[in-house]
Amino acid sequence: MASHGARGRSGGRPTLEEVAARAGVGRGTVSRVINGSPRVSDATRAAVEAAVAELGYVPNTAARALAANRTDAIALVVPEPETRFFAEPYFSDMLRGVGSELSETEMQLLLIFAGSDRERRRLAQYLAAHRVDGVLLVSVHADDPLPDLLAQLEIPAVISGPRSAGETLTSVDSDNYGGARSAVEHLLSRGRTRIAHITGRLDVYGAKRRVDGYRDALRDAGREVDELLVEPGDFTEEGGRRAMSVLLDRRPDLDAVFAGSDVMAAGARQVLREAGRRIPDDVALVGYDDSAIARHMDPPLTSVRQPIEEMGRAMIDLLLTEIADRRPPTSRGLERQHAVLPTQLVARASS
Amino acid sequence: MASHGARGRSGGRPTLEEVAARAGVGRGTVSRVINGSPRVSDATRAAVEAAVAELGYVPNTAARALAANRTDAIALVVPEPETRFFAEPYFSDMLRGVGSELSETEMQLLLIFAGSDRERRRLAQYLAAHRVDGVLLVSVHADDPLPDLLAQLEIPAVISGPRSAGETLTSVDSDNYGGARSAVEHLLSRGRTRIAHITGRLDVYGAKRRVDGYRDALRDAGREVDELLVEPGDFTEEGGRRAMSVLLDRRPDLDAVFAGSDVMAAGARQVLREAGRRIPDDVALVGYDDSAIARHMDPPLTSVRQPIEEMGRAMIDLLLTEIADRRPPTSRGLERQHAVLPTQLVARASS
DNA sequence: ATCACTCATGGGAGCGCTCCCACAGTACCT
DNA sequence: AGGTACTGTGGGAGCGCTCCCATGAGTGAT
Repeated sequence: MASHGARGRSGGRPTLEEVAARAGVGRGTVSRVINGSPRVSDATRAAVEAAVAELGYVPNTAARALAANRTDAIALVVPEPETRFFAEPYFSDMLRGVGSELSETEMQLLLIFAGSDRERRRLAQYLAAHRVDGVLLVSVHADDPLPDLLAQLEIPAVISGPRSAGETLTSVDSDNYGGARSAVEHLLSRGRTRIAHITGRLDVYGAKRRVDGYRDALRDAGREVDELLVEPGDFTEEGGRRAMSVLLDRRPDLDAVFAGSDVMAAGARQVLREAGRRIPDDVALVGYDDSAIARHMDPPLTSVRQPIEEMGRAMIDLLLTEIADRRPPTSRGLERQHAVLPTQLVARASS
Repeated sequence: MASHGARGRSGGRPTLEEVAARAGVGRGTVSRVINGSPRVSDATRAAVEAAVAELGYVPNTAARALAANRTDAIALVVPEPETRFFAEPYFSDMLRGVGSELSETEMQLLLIFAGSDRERRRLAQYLAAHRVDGVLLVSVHADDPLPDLLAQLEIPAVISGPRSAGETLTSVDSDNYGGARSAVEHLLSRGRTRIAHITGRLDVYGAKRRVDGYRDALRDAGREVDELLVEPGDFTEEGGRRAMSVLLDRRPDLDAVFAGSDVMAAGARQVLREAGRRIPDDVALVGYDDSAIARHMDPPLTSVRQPIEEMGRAMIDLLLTEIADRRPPTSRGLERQHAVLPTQLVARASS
């Protein structure tokens, strides 16, 4: 690929020292050139760069890591079994955003699954050994000890989807509140008046925010919130079915359903069909996530899209800043950042 | 998680030296204990282990890598864009096998995509820097320069699906020849006599082997191979459709089709339907890969399953051996290994 | 010409390990 | 008793970098 020149003349790979000798300069100067320091004259820089090219010099990462006490690597930690990782487009979108943003840098991305207890112990060791400069945490459950471990080890970290309003780690999230509002406002604008909500698992902060958005949108439109129209689900299809049955029982006259996820909307749709309700004629349906399910549903499902790829990019940005500062902001008396990215309603035939 | 004891007493993480002092032994002895050398007395080992636990000592990977000239990491290189990686179950199965086998060891797995030119250049740098002890190469095209780069850099590597009969890298493959044979023998045993074959891309070695298996199975059953019944496809659905049309044109009396992949079988099925042939009554259909498509096809497709997860495990085994030997076998006058794992015919309603 | 400062540069020290040689101690043979 | 062979152990050397201090050359003000 590159021209290698005198590679391996003296056995192994060329070292900084050899490059220095070849360029007729000192070790420090070569190091400065390699690391892009401005304190090098143009002539010297050119000479060093020539020597680097001739020898096919590539820095030894281990030596650099040892001397500089950094690894130039960050981990994307997925506290889920691998199967979910592959099953849900969320992760591949996230990975794409992270990867694209990271390709601008010299940083290496490690993908680490921590679904099983065993994998978690491994991860703990890994972090204790400081084998990465920072950590990206996606899909974290409310009671997960990982964020606290990270904080304790003072490892820079960014979490996607804060665990609560008082999240201690730097976080990136989409606007769950605003997304839910836009869904409800959309239904109101379509003339629906009895709008039900199937919530996500309420121990997930984002799901709670969606409920808040649902409530406030109704209130701001001058409607009272009918608690009989709110039923908790658990993000699964079965949960969506169950909740829909309950809702139909309690309020047979409902004319719209806002589900906290597309998967739950799919479950709700089945129950509505079985009950003889037409979508959207009798009951309008709106989901959340704008996943593949939404596009392929019959009828296609109106849904709220989260900018997942962009969230990945934002996470990297925040993390790199934190790493550059060499430590978490809180240990320097600074505020943690909490980025919130806008969502977008994608209207389709179901509403 | 673990008990940390005196972590950070003197600022940073404890070093080997500190553990040695605490245990009242020399640096070398601690190193031996850490690395599981047998040349340590039981009493000394116990003392060192106690000191390690008390101090919460975790070895510094960078220092170890520098001193020992190894990284304890291997890369799984996917020469495809990420999208394909997530789309095809092949990769997740492979990753599962690799991961499970690797979790027995201290090795770290890196997932590296090399779909774009840019990513490839990065990878070349990465390999030149010897940042991994070995490489797993999956899904390599015939003209890919990567295997040669690996050989030239003398980096231990194992490839899944050899590029040819004379593959220079250690390889793991499934028994394409035997798999094809079993498919054809199955059709023969069902009384089919005019069995067509839609091949895969013939610049893919595995596809060629399947053609060989098809031919030999017919010959060994005492039939002559009718070349008009063999038509090349390209692994795509469209290619399957095209090949099927050609075959139906040439041999309207065919009574079975063995497709070189499930996706091509799906294409063939469409054309057969349009031509008014019933499956399996008029024409029996067999695919290859036993992918999700096969199970969900109407009728469910008989297909040849490859033990992908097991292949992943086998790749790791071979790679670890090669790494332990510190260099590729060929540079030591030894033969490359080529493991071939058995396939299995999964009979369903289509045949 | 002198001083004060800046800038490019060389190279020592040190990061935390592994490798290996030297050495003492013990055991078993002549 | 002397030799030989091991076994467990300590610690020097060195892996290839970065960091930082010292140095000398260059610049401009006095």
